[in-house]
Order: sequence, then structure tokens, then C-alpha cells
Amino acid sequence: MRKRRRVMLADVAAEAGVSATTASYILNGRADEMRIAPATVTKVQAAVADLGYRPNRSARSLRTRRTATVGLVSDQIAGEQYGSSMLTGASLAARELDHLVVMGESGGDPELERLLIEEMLERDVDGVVYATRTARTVHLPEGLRGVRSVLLNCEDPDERLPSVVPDDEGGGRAAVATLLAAGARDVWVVGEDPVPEATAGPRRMAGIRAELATHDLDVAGLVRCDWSVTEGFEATSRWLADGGRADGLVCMNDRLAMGVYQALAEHGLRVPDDVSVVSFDGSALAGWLRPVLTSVELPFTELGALAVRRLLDPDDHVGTDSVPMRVRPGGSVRPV
Amino acid sequence: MRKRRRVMLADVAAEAGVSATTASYILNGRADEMRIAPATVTKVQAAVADLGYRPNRSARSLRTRRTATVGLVSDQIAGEQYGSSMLTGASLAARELDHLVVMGESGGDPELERLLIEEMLERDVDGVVYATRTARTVHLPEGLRGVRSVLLNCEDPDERLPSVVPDDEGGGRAAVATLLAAGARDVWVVGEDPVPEATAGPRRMAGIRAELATHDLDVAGLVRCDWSVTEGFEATSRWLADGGRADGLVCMNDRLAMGVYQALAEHGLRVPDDVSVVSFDGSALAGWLRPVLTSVELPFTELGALAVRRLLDPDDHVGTDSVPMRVRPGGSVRPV
DNA sequence: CTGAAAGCGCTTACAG
DNA sequence: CTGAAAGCGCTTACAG
Repeated sequence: MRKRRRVMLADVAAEAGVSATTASYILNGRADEMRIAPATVTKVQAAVADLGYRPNRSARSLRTRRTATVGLVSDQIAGEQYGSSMLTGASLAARELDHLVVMGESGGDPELERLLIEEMLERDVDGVVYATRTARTVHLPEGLRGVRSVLLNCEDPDERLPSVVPDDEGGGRAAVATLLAAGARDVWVVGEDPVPEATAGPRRMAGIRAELATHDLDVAGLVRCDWSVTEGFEATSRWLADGGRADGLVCMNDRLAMGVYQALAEHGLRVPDDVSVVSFDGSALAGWLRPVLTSVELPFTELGALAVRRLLDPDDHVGTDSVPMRVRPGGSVRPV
Repeated sequence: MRKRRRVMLADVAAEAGVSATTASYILNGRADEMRIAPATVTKVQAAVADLGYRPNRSARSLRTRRTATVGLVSDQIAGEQYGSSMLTGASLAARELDHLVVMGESGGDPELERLLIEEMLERDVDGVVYATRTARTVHLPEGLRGVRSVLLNCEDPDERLPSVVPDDEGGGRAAVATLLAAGARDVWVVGEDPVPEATAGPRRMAGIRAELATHDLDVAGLVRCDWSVTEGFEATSRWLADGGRADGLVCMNDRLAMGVYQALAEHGLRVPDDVSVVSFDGSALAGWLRPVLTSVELPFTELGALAVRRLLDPDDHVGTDSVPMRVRPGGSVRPV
């Protein structure tokens, strides 16, 4: 790949007038442990800088069985759906720990997933983050048995594994707290998760109920629909046509909320004057709507970063980390 | 990482009753070239399957200097902005060629970019894809000099390098052709690219003009604004307030078009009855708007895949590949 | 057609 | 405190 001959550890050692052993210890930060003379350390460091020495990782890995590399397999977290920020977070956290991310997407194909995991293990990644686009329960893939791994945005109820997920229940509480603070008392929820493995919906709902209960309230009603713009529009339109009314609406995601906005507008209801709306995701879309949608943010960058940090933390414990979801204020909640 | 002792080539050779040399040749598909007896091949393959042998890539890489790994450095192509599909495409294409993608995002920080490239080269990636979030001209980073690399979504005018970009000029022609076919004759363009390095805007504009010229037309006017919802809304509102009218609008991207929709609605103009609108990106947002926005799609998955294929194609030539942009029809262009 | 042996560039007991 | 030497698991001239 490079023009000039690559310089090796032996060259550095020669230049510094020491053995490869000594040079190696210094390069690996074991100078103190080995009580190497400070002058020797300096000489070696100078030689490294001088020759532009870069260690050959394959050679090192062959000995140490570590590659300073982490695998990240997912169904599909890139693509336009929010969630790709998990990659950004993972990449940054890996870099901070002197690692690089090897990624692969299976598109949900189990055979491809198996292949990707196998290829990663052949390359001796130091661990694997197993991520899903939507928050859900999963079964750890067979190929990851006995492999150091962290689940990202998912959990395996059958295994004791480290797992990193958003705190959807806390998010639900935060969403309702925002509405209650604005004086809303008649709170409806729009959206119902149809997939049994999905964890976001039920947990948000639990948080919503818990927070309402602190005011001796409960959910006033549920507008059932899946989490898409069209369904949000249609279900809400039907509800309004049937005389449905509320002073606070909690939408299960931002896309759905966009449909809700459209339905409210068609029925002559204004956000936030006639009804306050909060949502989940904190996606870019929330910022594009008018008024800007108040939304409880999914902390994807943080989730990705935390998963990698836990993967590389030798003292890490088994268990689930729930990362807080914060309200990103917009203009869709009526000011008190 | 794995519980049981890892099986090595020597085990396979022993089990098959041949030397490691012979087993290695067979594993590397050189059985024919070496004229190895079919029976021997069969025995070795059986042993491989039997023992579940997986080669140690680090050992192989140390000898061959190839890792079956490609680097993908970018400013930031994950995150919610469209463009993260380049990662999906790259990952899939790499897999098809028995490679894996090592990714890193610099967030635009040159020092971090340098580090990422260095780390990738230390790990002997077989080549590097250098990608940008927005289509633009770049200077090849110093660290990639002499390294096999392909530019993705960008071009270096000073270097003769392989490069993969969307065909924005063809996209511009396609956008206008759609409007002309619907009978539009008074075509305005909304959006103006403020960054001098950006290539999408000027190329689309060239295509727009070229296609209009086939009907002896030119752009009727330009509504200047950057490519955001808010600016699209405000600039279009001002234009309409000043009496601006058109029968066809070309928006430089989907977000901006969302603002245009809002402005048109506030002025009582209906899409597509009063004005036809086409846009660029083909993002999910286009599908969420009502009516669905007709948009010329940025082929991100294909771009990512093609970049990796070119990187790994030993016969690849230097030069730019322009990937076609196709119109994704919605309901924003008046049917004839 | 097949095998013994060297060597890829490191790390790490071990000896001094 | 420092160095000579073995060995990580492959590939590949080379010899037969």
C-alpha cells in the first residue's frame, strides 16, 4: 500500500541502540513495570518519531489475540431511519479507546447475520456489539455464544448479558410531566405498537400511566394506529370526527405526530392553543414541523458509545443500562 | 473469545492425512493450479467441515499483507441526515466480496481524520473509501497518498483518482423533464447552494437549464435560500407575497420543499393543481408530505456499494462514475 | 502432485 | 534493567 519500505520494530531498536524487546516494552507502556531507564525510553521514543514507526497490527494480533477492533452487527441501523447515530457514537467511543469499529448489516437475514458474525470472529474482533434498529427483545445469535458481547437497543430475557437501551419508561414519565406542567388533564395517547417483541411502546405506556397516577389521573383514551404518518393522520381524523377531544396528546413517535398535526389542522384545531402535543424520538422531523414538536429524545449517539465502552470495560458487569431520555422542547406544548 | 481450543490448519492437515501446504493450497482455491488430486481435495474439505476449521486471519494477514477488510472514513455519514445508506451499500458490497468494513467518522475534525486513517493503515486495510456527507470537492488527505482509495460522494479536482458520485446533472434534467411532460412552462428553481465546494447545486442547475433548453426555455427565476425547511418557507413566502407565480417549481432538496409546501398552503395555492413541485433527495420525508412529493432520488445505497466494488476491483481505472438519479413519482406533479 | 522449512513482525517468558 | 530466542498460525518459494 505504501511506497517506501515499512519501518519495523527492529529498525527502531537499531536506531535507538537497544533490543527489540526493550523497544517493545516501551511501545506497550510497560517501561515503568520493566524499570527501563528514562534515557532509554527517550531514545526509543525519538527513534519512533524519527522513523515514523507504525506497528504492524497483524503481527501483534497474532501474538496477543487482540486486534483493537470491535464488531458491530445489526439488522440495519444505517439508512434513513433514525438510529444510525448509534454508529456515530460507537465509532467515537471506539476511537477514544484506541479501537476501530468493524460493521456489518444483515438486513434481518439470519444467514447473512451468521456470516457476518463468523467473519468478525475470524478477524479476532475484541468483542461484538449486537444492535437492532428498533428497541426490542431478541435471542442472542448462536455464533455469539461465549463471545464477549453487548446488546444495543435490545435485550435477551433468556440470557444474562450486558445490554444498553433507552429508558423508555422514564421517557414516558417525562412526556406526561411536560403536559401536566402545562395544565393538561385530559391526556390521550396516540399509537400502539403492533410487534410483540417491541419494548418501546409498553414501557412508554407504563411511564405515562405512572406519571399520570401522581396526579390521580389515568390515560383518558387511546387512539390506536401504527407508527406512521398516514396512520397517525387517519386514526386521529376518525377520532376527531367521532367527537374525540383532549387537551394533551402523547404521540408514540414523531412521524405519527406529523400525521396528528395534519389531522388537527384539518379539523381546525390549533397546536398548542387548542391541544398540546408531545412525542417520542426527538428526530430531525420534530424540528421541521410547525410549531416545532416537543419530543422526548432517543439518545442514540450515547447508546452506541456506551455499548462500546461497556464492551471494552474489563470490569463490566452483566445487566441492563437504561440511558435517560430527555425532553427536547419545541412549541407544541401550551405555555402556562 | 471461544471456549474450546481453536482448531488450526495443522489439525485439518493431520485429520486429512496431508501436509499443511496441501491443505493451505486447497483452502485458498489453488487446488487446480497445483494439480492436487480430487480425492485429496475432498478429504481436506471433509476435515474442514468436520473440525469446523476457521482460518486465523491475523496469521494469514501477516504473510499476505491483505486483511479482507476495507476502511470507510467520512466526516459523518451516519446520523439522521440521509446518506447513511452509503454505509449499508458499502457493507453489503464488501460482504459479497468476502470483505468487512472498518468505519470511522471524523465529524469534520482533520486531526481525528488523520488518526482514523492512520489506524486503518496500521490494520492493513486493503483500501480506503473516503466519503463525505454532502456532494463536494475535496483534497485527498495526506495520509491516503499512495494508498489505494476511492472517493465517495466527492471528487478531488487535483488528483487522478477513482470517484463515485450521483449524476446530479442528469437528475436536474429528469426533474425538469417531469415538469415539462406535465405541461409546465414557467419553471422556477428554489434553493441556492451557499458552499463553494458543493457540487450538487451547480450540476443540478446545469441539467435543469439543459433540459429546459430542449424546449427553447430557460429557468424563469430563482428563489434564493439555503436548503432548510425554514428558509424554504420564508423565501417562498416572500416571493409569493411579492406576486411571484410559476406553474412548476424545482426544489433543491426535500426539506426545503417541505417549507415550500407550507408557504404555498398559506397563500392558498394547491399542489399540484395550482403548481407542480419536484425536488431532489428522494428522502423518507418526501413520502410523508401530502401530497407525496415527487423527488429525484439520491442513490446512496448504490453509491456506497459501487465505491467498495471499485476499491476491490484490481482492474479498476481512474475516473469518476456518475450514478443515475431516478425520479420517484409522488402526487406533487399535475397529471396531464 | 506433495512436503519440509523459512519467514511475515511482533510479544513475552526466560535467563542473566 | 536488558537481550536472545521461541512462537503466534498461516503462506509460499523451493526441492523432490
